[in-house]
Amino acid sequence: MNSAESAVETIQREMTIFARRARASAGRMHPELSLVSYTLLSHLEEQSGCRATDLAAHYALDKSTVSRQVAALERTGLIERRLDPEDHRVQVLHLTEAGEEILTQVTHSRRAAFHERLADWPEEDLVRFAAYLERYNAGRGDSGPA
Amino acid sequence: MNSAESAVETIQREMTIFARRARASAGRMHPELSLVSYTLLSHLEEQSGCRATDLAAHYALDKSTVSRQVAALERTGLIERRLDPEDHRVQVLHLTEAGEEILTQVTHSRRAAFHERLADWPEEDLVRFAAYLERYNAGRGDSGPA
DNA sequence: GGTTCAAGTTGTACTATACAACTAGAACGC
DNA sequence: GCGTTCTAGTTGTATAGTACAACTTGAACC
Repeated sequence: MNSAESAVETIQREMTIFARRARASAGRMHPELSLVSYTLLSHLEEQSGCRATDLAAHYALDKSTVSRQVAALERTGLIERRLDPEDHRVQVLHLTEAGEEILTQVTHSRRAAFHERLADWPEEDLVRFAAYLERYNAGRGDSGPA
Repeated sequence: MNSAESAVETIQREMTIFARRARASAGRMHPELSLVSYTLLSHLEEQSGCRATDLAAHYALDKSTVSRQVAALERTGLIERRLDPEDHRVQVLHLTEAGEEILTQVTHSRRAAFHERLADWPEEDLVRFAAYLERYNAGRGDSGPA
C-alpha cells in the first residue's frame, strides 16, 4: 500500500472516530440544544429565515422530521413561523430573540471548546487543516462517506 | 479576527457539517451494519476480542447500550460470547466468521467511497490531512467538541 | 373547475441512547 | 470464612431523532 492509500485509510478511520464521538457527545455538551437543533438555528440565522422544506433539502432530512424539530423549537420559543402572504402553504421560519441569544451562547461555548482543543496548534497548521476540511466537505452533495 | 481564529471557526463549522452528515447518512450507506455496529465489530477485530465493558469505555457508551448492541450482533450471528473461565462475570466477545465477512465487505465499500471522494487529491495533501485528523482526534479523551 | 403538484402535519414504528434498579459473581478485610 | 463492597452485565423505562405513509390544505395549470 503506497502512502496515498494509507493516508486515505487514516482519513477514513479518523473521520469515523470523529463522527462517532460527535454523535455520542453532542447531547452532553449543550443539553438545551442538540446538534441538529443547533445546525437548524444556525441555518436560519445565516439565511435570515427560510422554509421547512429548505431545511429538509439542505440537511437531507425527511420533511416530517423537520416538521417535528421545528415544532419543538417553536414550543421552546426559539423560532417563530410567519405565514408567507404570497402562498399560504408556506411558513417562513425566523429566529426569535431568545433563539438568537441561545444560538450565540452555544456558538460561543462550542467555539471555546474548539479553541481549547486547538490551542497548541501552530497557525500554519490550523489554516491548512481548515482548508482541507472545507475541501473535503465541498467534495460532494450528500452521498458518499458521511 | 486573525487568521488562526478564523481557521478555528472554519474547522468548527466544517467538523459540525461533517458530523451532521455522518449521522444522517450512516444508516443509508450500509443498512446491514450501522456506524456503531461497524465500529464495534472493527474494535473486536483489532483487539482480537474484548469485553463489553471495554467497548463501553472505549466508545464512551453506557454499558446498557453496549449490552443491547452486543445482543443484537449476537442475534444476527456476527459475534459470539465466550465465558471467561477465570471470571464468570466476564463474556469475551469475538467475531464469528459471518461477522468477519460482513466487516470485510463493509470496510471495502467504505474504503471505496472514501477513495472516490479523495481521488483527485495530491498525495502530499492526503498525507497532511490524515496527520491533522489524527492529531485532532488524539487531542483529548472524550470531552470537548465532538 | 377538476386534476395535479407542493408544503406541512400526524400516525406509527424503529434505533440508539441514558439512567436506574437489579442479579451474579469476585475480591477484600478482618 | 463470611459479610461488605466492587465489577460485569441485563432489564425496565424513558427520550430523541429518524423514516415512511397517509392525510390536509392551498396553489397552479390546463
